Amino acid sequence: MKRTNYAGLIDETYLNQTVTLTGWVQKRRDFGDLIFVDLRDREGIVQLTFNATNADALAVAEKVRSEYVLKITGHVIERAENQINTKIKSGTIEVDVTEAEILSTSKTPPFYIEDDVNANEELKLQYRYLDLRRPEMQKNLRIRSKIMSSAMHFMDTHDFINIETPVLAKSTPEGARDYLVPSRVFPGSFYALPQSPQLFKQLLMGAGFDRYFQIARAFRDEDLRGDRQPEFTQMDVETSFMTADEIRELVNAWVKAMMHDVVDFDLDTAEIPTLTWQESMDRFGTDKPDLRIAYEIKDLSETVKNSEFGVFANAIKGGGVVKALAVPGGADHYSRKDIDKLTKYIERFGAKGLAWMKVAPEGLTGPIAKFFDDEAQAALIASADAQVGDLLLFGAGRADVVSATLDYLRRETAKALDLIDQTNPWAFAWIVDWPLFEYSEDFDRWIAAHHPFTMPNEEDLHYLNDGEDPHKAHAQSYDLVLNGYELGSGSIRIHRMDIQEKMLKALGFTPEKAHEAFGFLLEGMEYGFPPMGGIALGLDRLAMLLAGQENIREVIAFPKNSRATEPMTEAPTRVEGKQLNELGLFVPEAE
RNA sequence: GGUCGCAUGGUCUAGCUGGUUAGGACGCCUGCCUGUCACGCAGGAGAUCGCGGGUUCGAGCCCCGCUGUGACCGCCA
Repeated sequence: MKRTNYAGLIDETYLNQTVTLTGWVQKRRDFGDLIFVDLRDREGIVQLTFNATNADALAVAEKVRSEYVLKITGHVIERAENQINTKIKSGTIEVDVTEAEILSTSKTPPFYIEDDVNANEELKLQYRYLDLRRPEMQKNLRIRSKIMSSAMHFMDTHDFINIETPVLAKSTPEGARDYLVPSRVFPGSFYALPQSPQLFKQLLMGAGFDRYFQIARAFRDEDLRGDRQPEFTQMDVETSFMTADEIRELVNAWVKAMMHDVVDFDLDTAEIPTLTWQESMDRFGTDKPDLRIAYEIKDLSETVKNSEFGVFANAIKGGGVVKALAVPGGADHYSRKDIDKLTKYIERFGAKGLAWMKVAPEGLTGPIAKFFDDEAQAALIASADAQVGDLLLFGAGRADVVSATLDYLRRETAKALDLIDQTNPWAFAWIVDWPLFEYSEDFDRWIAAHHPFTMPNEEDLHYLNDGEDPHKAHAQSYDLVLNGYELGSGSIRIHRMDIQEKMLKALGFTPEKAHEAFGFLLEGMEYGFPPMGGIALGLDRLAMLLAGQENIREVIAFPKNSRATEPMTEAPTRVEGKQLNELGLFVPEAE
């Protein structure tokens, strides 16, 4: 069975030709002895006409329904003058069918196969193969494919070697929870699915490959978000003998090529700002700022430290900060009720409340304005860089809680007031000079901010020496951010055994424990590892952004829902006792 | 581990203070329709109101529990 063409590609150039087409019935319009059928394939839609001249074909057309699969043969004819439809691509022609055959019948689909379908997300995931028929889903996955092609081409033409690393790997501490795979031949032992090919790429540099990449799958057992899946795809890159700046230039070059290849956008990478981690946290409250939003967080701690408003004064006395966000035009947009909703929402960041005021021509209004005399009000307005008409939102307390709260409020208010700059659709940024460590309250100890193999800044190396405070060190690390999402994270890695041992010690590893977990890497470093660095770029998230989607599931063929279950296959499921026995595993009966 | 929201024919929904044969749109079925491309006209079928318990003379609506689900915090090499 052959088709001569894709249905959606039939246009004027095929006039007076006989074509054979296959595809799905999008729509059927029955006029008695005249029937129209819109035939759809991955390239688009063409209109078929059936009439009494071909009685057998017409009889087939009488039977078809939505999503039936058809094969037809017919002549491409011109539409009559008054029949031309300029709204569709093939509006000047139609196919007059002479032969028709139903290849598959179909039940009525649970939702209509079209764009902007208003069906429940779970239903769409359950019938994902139908959801994927929708033109926008086809477009999304084609964008994803283009990104990967662009990456492959760029890397190939820049002397990178595509090397696969193991998927059945060793579990190592730090990082997210592993997905474990039990070994059948070594009962009681487990592989871990890799969270990243981190150690392997360092070993490949040790092997002398100099330029490695792969489009790798990674697996992390963590609760999902709108931009996160338990299995995901990243472009994993490692280089030898390159500085952090050189690696970032390389990534800029790929980003420029990719934006051209995929969305036909001429990106000027010289315009991509570089922010230090500290600057990003100070100005935006986050290490992944959305730079399409103009207004920023202002530190008012100095301005209000002697304030009569106890919440502010006490916050500072307790070692915290007071910061504010001036939302342009927010005074009119937000009612007391709206602000109460925001107040309720930010509880989840640890905020105890939301102090706010509006900027009126005569001064500040709102529940806490009475604590500030005219002079104090003027100082507030100046410090917050506020204008008449703005809504002032304050954070007071621990710096991390204030940052998280105001970051959220900045994004949320920008979205609500349509203050995201649409003329700057692709707001890239580099975030550099990260702290080497961050404190984990869960573990009650310092952990690596990126990963345990990150090289400190040259001038901070001394902090790893005995008697110094390692937690003051900053790292040769860099994140690439786009529109408020982290696209990628990279760093210069430690290539020397002595520095690595100090780093692990600072993380609380004993030499024994360090060798147990990372012995193969540490031993490798004793055999002349080169200076090295790289980055891993999340391609799912990139595809989500370039496709204009707000959830990462829209660019993955068969994603998991927010509880990491897959409604179509219902994975994960129980397995048979025999399978468990072979692995030396026992699972008690539930309840 | 935690917070907030949601659950009504196949799909999307209406159903404000408890009292309706649970309404509408789309879809589906039947008949008619030679120019539609969101076709049209006439007629028809279709809902355990997620599940269990409670309050009440009476529950889609109120209360409790469970289940499913969305977003998020914690978590994220």
